[in-house]
Amino acid sequence: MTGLRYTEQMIIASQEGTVPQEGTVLQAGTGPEGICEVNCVHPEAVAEARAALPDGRDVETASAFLKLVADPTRLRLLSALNTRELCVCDLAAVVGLSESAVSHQLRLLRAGRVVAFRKAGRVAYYRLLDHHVTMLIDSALEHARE
Amino acid sequence: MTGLRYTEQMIIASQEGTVPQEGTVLQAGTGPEGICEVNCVHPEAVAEARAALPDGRDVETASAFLKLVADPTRLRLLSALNTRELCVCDLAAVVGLSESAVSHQLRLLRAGRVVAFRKAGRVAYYRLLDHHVTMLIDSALEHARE
DNA sequence: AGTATATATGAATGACTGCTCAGATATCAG
DNA sequence: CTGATATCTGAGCAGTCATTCATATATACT
Repeated sequence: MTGLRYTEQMIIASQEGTVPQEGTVLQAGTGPEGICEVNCVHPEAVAEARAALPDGRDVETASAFLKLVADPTRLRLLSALNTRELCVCDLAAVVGLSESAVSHQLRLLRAGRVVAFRKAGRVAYYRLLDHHVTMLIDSALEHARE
Repeated sequence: MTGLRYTEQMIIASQEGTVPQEGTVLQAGTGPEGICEVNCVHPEAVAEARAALPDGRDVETASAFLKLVADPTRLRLLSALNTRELCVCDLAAVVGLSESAVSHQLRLLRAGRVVAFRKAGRVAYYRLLDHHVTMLIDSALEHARE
């Protein structure tokens, strides 16, 4: 346990009924997965939180999804689509943006499976893909109004 | 109505039982608020969506809140805090990041009223502020696992 | 007092991203 | 076919942001 200096955290850990175990201590160094600089850590707490930590891919997926909704322009677009189906031109008019900009955003939203669209001739009508999105938008906006 | 060319959308609009009304048509030009390039818009649809559009400040607030949760690093931090209260050192160990980086992120989360903290001596213990955050994290991760 | 430690913060940098502009594709009207 | 229109897309620029490094503050121990 070179480089480890336990002072206070051992006391706290033992107060919590758990003695720090060497096996659970994360190693300092350059490991690609278990990297961690060790000094003041509560090993028991870290181990518990680590165990409950969601899969890396899921975090990335959830993050990507939330990022799509988090942008103010896209949130406005989605709010508009929350009321009814709309074409690109309408969306541009509603949010006061160029049609090109709207199209770019819709492309992202489509790739992220947030919106769906149907084509009637030259006109593309967009709508929210499922009501998960609707719920998220509503709850986020409600949270904002508090 | 200079510059307006209605072709198909009048038909669609009338199919939906509503005739486009000139009064609701948005004006082209350089107005600071009601800017909109008019060409293929369905005036009725735009008016309806515009009316239902949430307040600009609320959109901005909700967007800022979602942005805080949308970042993968912060989402990991929040997931860790979702299990239990943790200090900065522990959080750094859990997500495998420098304590400085974690502190910077926690600062943002604190400013956005997403997390709260208590200080015990030198150690700062962070926790999620309310269960709105907990619910959002869980639902976003569940959405990702589908 | 002085030293060590836990966290906070300012500056700098590299990466990402949203918009504009120009051009491409596709569909409709004549 | 030709011209007009609705949407899409690639390149480039400007603004944002997450990390690192160095340093500052604050608390505990001796």
